[in-house]
Amino acid sequence: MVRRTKAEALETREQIIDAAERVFHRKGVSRTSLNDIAEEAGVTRGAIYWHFKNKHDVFVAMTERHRLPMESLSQQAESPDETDPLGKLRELLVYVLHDTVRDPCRKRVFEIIFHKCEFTAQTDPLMARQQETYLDGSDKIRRTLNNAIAQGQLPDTLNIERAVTMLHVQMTGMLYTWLLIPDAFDLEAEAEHFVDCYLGSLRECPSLSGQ
Amino acid sequence: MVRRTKAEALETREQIIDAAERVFHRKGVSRTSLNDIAEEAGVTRGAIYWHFKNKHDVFVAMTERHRLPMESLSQQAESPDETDPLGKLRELLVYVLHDTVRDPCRKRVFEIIFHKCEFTAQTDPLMARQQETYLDGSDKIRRTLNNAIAQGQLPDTLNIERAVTMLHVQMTGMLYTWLLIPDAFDLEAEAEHFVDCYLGSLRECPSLSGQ
DNA sequence: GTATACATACATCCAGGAACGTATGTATAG
DNA sequence: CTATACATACGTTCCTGGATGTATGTATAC
Repeated sequence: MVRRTKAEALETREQIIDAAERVFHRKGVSRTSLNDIAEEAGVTRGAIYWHFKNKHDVFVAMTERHRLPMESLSQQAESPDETDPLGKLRELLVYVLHDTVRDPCRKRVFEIIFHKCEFTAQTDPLMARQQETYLDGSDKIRRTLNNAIAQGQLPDTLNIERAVTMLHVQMTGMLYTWLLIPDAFDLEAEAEHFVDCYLGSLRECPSLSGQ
Repeated sequence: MVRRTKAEALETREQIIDAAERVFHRKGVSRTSLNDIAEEAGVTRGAIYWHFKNKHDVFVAMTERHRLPMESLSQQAESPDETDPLGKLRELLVYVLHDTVRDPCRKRVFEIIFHKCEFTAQTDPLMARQQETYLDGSDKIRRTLNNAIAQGQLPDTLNIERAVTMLHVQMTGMLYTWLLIPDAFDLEAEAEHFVDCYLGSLRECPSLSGQ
């Protein structure tokens, strides 16, 4: 309605992002208009244009809101002081999978990114961040695996690059598949098994050694 | 200008699908208009509306064209007469990965499905076919794995459902990741290693046994 | 402490442009 | 001659971005 205080304005901003999250999830990003978001948020398009440049800007803000908590989370396992890096990694992976089942908000954002938005040359900045996120994640995993080798938890013949890729592939594939077809398998119940299977192959699989 | 015979009309139809494939890949499905497709195909929107109901119909036709060859391909491994079902499965998996790298057409379609289209409640029929494809694939894999057990290539303690899911997850994750970030890893070179790693875990991983 | 000056946080309005679907025209095949 | 295989033309519906309006917060001067 009328001019708010800074705190209230920030709340409005959050409400817009919340609304966007819901509408994106319902209609897909490209089929969502700023009008849809405005209606859902109980404001007008004017408000959205005040806080954001355009729809793409809203989308980026939405992803950003979920990126930071994820980042900080993974910092535990990669500390060189950690005596059980593999255990921490296991914990982290299982947590992310479980949390995706339990936290509807996280689930929604993952669903949007995996199945309800399009990456094209026009969304280049998005692609760039996605790649950035991938590389950052790879670094963290790499450090963690190196720590695990140093602690004698993994064989030093391990092909680290291949192991890093494998982890990305597994996690991505699991979330992608389960979010597309939730009935395909019980993610919450199976999460530990799948993670253990990955960790087991790190120790034993000859295809993950050498070269 | 005007196509006359039935054969020529069918050719026009194919050209429209070809064009759609290219434009979908370039701009993303939702950002492509029928006009874009028409221009790329060298026809007018009228021609598209003659052959297809709307854009969604074009999209479905495009996916359909690539679905059938895939289906027939996988029939070899699941025959109960096959003496080396695991070998055939390995061959098939490696082939699909390699072919995705080599055949730009297949690559394009995969890229569109993974990264350049949105699944929503409105695209319900699409979701339904996607699920159908998943279930069909699961059946085939299940049969193949059972054959492998019968042939003594895999332990009979194998948790087949988990193994089936795992295979989907691995393949999906690999294609998804590589198509999004081709520089992440060398799919062509690594394909065999990854497949062998999966097959190895089927034989040895305790997390894939029992229950 | 209150009047002034300006920034902030929106709402409202307007013009322009796609994109879609349909209706209609037309030339050729059969 | 009739159905097919398109091209063309038209009306309608959204959606976007920006311009404009307006009421309130906030800092400063006195």
